Amino acid sequence: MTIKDVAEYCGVSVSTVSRVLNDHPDVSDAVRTKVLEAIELLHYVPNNSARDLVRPQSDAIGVVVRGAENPFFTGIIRSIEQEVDRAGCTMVLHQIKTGANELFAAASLARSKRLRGLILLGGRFDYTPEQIVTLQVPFVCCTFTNSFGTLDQGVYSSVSIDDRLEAFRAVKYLTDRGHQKIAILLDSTDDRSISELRYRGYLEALESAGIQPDPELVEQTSDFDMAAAYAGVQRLLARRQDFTALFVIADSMAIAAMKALSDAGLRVPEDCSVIAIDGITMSQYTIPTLTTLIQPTEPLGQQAVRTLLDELEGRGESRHLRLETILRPGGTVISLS
Amino acid sequence: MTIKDVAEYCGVSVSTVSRVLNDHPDVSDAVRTKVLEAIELLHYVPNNSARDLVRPQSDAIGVVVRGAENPFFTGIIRSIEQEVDRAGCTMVLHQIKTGANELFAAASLARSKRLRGLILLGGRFDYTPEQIVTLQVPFVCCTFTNSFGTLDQGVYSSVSIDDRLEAFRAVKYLTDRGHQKIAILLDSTDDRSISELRYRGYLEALESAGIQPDPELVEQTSDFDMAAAYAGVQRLLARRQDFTALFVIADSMAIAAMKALSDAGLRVPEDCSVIAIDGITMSQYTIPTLTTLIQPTEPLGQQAVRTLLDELEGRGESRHLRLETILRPGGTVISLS
DNA sequence: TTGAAAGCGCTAACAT
DNA sequence: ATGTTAGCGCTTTCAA
Repeated sequence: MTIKDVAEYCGVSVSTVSRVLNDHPDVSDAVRTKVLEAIELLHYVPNNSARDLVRPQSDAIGVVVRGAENPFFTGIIRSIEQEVDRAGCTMVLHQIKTGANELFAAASLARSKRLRGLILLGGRFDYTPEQIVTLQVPFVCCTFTNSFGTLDQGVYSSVSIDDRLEAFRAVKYLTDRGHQKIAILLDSTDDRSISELRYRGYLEALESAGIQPDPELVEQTSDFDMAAAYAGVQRLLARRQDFTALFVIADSMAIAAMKALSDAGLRVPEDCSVIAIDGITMSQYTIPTLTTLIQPTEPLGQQAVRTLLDELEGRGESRHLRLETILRPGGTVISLS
Repeated sequence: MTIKDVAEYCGVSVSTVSRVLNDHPDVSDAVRTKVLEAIELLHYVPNNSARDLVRPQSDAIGVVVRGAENPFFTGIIRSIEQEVDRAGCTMVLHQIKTGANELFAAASLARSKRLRGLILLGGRFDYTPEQIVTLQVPFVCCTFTNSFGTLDQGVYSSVSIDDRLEAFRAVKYLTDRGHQKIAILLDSTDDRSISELRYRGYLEALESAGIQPDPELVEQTSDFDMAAAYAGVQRLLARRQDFTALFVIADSMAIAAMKALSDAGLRVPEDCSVIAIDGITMSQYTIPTLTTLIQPTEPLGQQAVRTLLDELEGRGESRHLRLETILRPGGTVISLS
């Protein structure tokens, strides 16, 4: 079933069918109706490969997600998809493992699918100009930015929260409530990624509260998943029990951490307060509700798409948006004073 | 950067480059090496649209997911992707809303991407032969089967658990422990979908235990999400407080249900036992750990892909596989005796 | 072992 | 307003 079949069925030429398909004006109403009916009747669906092949550029926006097992991303992806659809474009999703090289994946995707632009979700922060040139299409980093790389601000866009600052706020929320011995659970302190930034915010908050950081209260997990987070807290507890609060860099990890605390006989928040960053749906249903800084999922995805489209259509330069989180005071933090 | 550029750069014809690209035998080692180097050097990536256009059929397997917000699916999708990759094929993922028509979406996808076959995840159970013909490629239903439709078993395959039976097991687990007043939280009792099947299993378990079903203990949510589940339990509690156990048809809904119980001052399991079906990662980290029947995520996805590939390559007829869940005794069910 | 050329389904210039 | 046609990048006969 091709455009040719539809054309023959209607007794018109393929170009006429093509015009109808692409909403071109120069078609008489009678013919348009007839073609539309035939399309319906014959269950004709255009072959996208053929369209993409011939069009100067496709309508495809690529989204490369690193670590899609993180439930935090699913909301953003949905909001990206919505916004992409609204713009009449197609979203091409590509999920890669946390360890994989998203730039390579993105470059392959961009070329093989002739993407107009790219949105990178949950990537690293240390791109170099040499790596970037392989991409060849405009891209925007969503939920992260190039804090550690040597990239010129002008060559790309980003939409994210200020991870360092928000981590600072989270930990300050604890110190403001009298906590002094504050442990942190993170992925890695030197992965040039979100984990490292949030770790810095943690250190700065301690410093600004006049608290000496204690390396023994820093626990790094082997992986970004719940099992690793659970094990991490177990190691932490085996070493030290004297902290009154725990800052976890992500909600999903925090939920596993609370379980580990509970299994060790510690009550949250009476024995240990917990605060995190992200605001995934699930964190609202823990008992007690997790105190967390909620990332503006919807706007994050929406702005990422708009920024990209603006750039694509020459409506604007590259931008770097920093959105703010909203604190949800749950029941996992108590005041010591 | 096209195949032509590579050919010119190497001083060979495009067909030779194409042969190298597709691992055809008839290429001298010298030429093969030269071409491979050029590809590397020029950062050449084949244009998939062009490939798909010309190949008799693509290597793409479509996966249509209805209700991707359900965390239970993410594991299956991952396992499907793995298995598809292993077979040297490409997975094309398409997510649609719970309310959407997955058959229509699947048909469009199949044609526009020239799919070899389809895997449907989380669909309905009442397809008719007329709807099926629009699909035109082999398909397998994963996590569900056509219990309510008029489809001939031979025209499609399915890989799922026996929802009715597993629900029966879950509720029997409660009656075996002395529970008589057992409430159920589900999506809908007549949506011709998983919810309805599990509801039947619930009724049968009650009957086999000699318990009279009580319509007031049946609570239907307005939507398949956590907020709706929470609200559902609130309505249930406003009506009745005398049930000693609650069967929830999905883990994610059960987690929200437990929160609602807790917020109403009821303790799980002392005041109300809870059991569910699914076995999502998160349910392991609730406090206490959710007692649930774990679906074999990995095999479910794997078998779905293998079944499809076997059919595609003529290695087998359509099959209908029923896998079994594994009970994880958590801490949310107590014995009344 | 290699090259020339046809054609996949579609769009868009150009012609009518 | 409609038809004719070139060509997008690639694979695959067929010929050499």
